[in-house]
Amino acid sequence: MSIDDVAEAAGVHRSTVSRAFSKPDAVRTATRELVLRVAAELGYSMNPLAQALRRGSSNLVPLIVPDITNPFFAELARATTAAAEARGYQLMLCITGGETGQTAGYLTAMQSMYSPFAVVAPSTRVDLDALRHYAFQNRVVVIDRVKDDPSVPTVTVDSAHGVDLAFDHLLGLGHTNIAYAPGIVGTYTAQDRWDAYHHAAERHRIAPVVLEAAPGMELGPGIVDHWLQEPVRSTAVIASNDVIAFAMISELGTRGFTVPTDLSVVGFDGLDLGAHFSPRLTSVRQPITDLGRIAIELGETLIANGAPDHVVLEPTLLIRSSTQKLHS
Amino acid sequence: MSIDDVAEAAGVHRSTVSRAFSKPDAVRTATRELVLRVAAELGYSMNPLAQALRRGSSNLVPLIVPDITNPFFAELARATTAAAEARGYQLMLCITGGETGQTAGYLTAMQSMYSPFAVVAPSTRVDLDALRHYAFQNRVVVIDRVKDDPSVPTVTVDSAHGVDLAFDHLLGLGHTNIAYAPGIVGTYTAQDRWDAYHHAAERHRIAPVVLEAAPGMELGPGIVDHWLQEPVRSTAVIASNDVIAFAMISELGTRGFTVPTDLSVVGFDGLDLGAHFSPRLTSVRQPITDLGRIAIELGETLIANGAPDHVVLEPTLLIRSSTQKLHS
DNA sequence: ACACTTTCTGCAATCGATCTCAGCAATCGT
DNA sequence: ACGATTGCTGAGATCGATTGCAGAAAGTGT
Repeated sequence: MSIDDVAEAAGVHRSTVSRAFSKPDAVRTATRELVLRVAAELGYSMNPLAQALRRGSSNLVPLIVPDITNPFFAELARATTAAAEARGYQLMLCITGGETGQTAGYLTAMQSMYSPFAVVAPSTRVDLDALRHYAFQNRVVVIDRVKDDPSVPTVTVDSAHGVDLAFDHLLGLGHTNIAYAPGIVGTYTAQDRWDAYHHAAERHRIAPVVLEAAPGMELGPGIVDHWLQEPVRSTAVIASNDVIAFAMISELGTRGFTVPTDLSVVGFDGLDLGAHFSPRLTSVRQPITDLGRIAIELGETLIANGAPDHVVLEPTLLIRSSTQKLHS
Repeated sequence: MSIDDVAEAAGVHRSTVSRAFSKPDAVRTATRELVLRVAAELGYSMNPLAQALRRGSSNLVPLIVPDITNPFFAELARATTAAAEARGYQLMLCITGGETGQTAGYLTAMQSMYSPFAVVAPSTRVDLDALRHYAFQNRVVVIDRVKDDPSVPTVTVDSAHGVDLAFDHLLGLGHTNIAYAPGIVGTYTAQDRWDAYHHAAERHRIAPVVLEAAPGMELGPGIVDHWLQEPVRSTAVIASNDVIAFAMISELGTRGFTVPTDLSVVGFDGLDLGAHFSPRLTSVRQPITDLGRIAIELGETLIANGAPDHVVLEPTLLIRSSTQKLHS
């Protein structure tokens, strides 16, 4: 079922059918209505990709994420999809599992469908670097910082400020032994969080304690092990993201500890899911909706002006029930 | 950068370049190596969509889901992506927000990229029905049952059996007041679960109690409200999915109740996330990995034989810590 | 009624690849 | 050494659309 079938059925030329759909004013009203009616009868609709091939542009925008089972990416995907849709794009989510090869594959696929631009969410740094090998390179928006290449537009959340927010909150609650539980490091934002924790600790003259899982161990149990064997046990911990906080709290529960009674926990992400956790998770909230929307906007200005912007968003603190005053 | 550029640079014809890539045996070794080398130097790679246009087929498979922030769909997406990748497909995840219009848009987009078939995960029934309007209709795999149309291949989990598993587990723990907390009904599997609960209740001569949230209320608080105002409070509840169980347990916690002490909760999905919940969630485990893999396999046999299969998978019970023996 | 605009519509090239068909060269058999 | 077979490569149509250009139809003024 192609444009020629419709043209024949309507007794007009291909071009007329094309115009009837793509630039309605260029064709007489009577003709247009005829064409559209015939097309409807035949159940015909234009082939977006044939259009893209000819026009050299489409409305398909890829969003490339490493792991959709991390609710952060899921919420990001939802937000970005909504923003894309609002602007007339169709968003295609590509899951790479963090593999550079996959990323490359999806990127070339999308490039071949003449995507106006692509959005890449934090994977590892090297993965980000790999972007440069693609012709797409100058039409990629990255959700994270990118080192040494101001030509790539980026949108990030000020992780350092987020960590400070968490720190101040815990300090205000009377905690002085505040540990940090990093996840897997690999992005610049993860590094920022790590650095920010150390700076904050130094500034407040607190000995930094980084709770890492022993190699080969699962994150939750590993972190809790580490916490237990510290000479002086921290009374509060800042997790580098909500999922780690979940895992940690769960593991604490199975070992008979209670949050926040035995340990105050602050997450980082501010996922909706955290509001349905038990206890409800206090967390540094990333403005995920804005992240998604701005990523799309950056893409648009990029193709319009060619001007790569760098937007930094401010996080806020979402105080729920996983932190409490230090008892005595 | 097109095939003609490479052809010119290598001093051969388009067709030769095409063959060098697509059917290496059909071209002399020396020529092939020349072409490939030149292509590599130019950083050229084939345009998958131009190929698709000509060949009438591509390796792009859409997976259409209503809501990626539901971890069930996230895990399903991961599993399906992995299965697709293993068979040489690229999977593009499309998020519809449950809107039929979106579904239609993505479906036509993917159809125009000559996807061999599409996979649709449970949305509402009406949405599923809408599929028939697309030419794609005969190349869609649905993850759910489909009424009245055996020509659509499907893969499902035996929900009724899952509910029985949960029921028996709770019965074995001494519970006799077993309620059911449905989510939003709209798919056949959700309906199956609902029906199965009532059948099981009847079979065991237990008065069925369906804990629904009052309209306009959030699910967690609404369900807990309902639970509290029952004349005789259930001691156990089966949630229609894990997310509802999470919300419910969280809400119970903020109201001072403890799971499983005050109420045993069984989820439905068996999400990985449930293992990191607090308490670790007992749940009917859907074999999500198999679901994804089989969906892809069904698609393959569909385009090969044209034979639509209907696979039903058996759930298992994942006993963790959100259920316990009825005290006294 | 005629010349002159202004709309509309048709023609044909084009986007980036594939693939059938035909031509040419090299190899083979005798 | 000559006809036949085989192996490579080139020419050109094709997939489903868009678009500049030119010609036909309709509308305008006098």
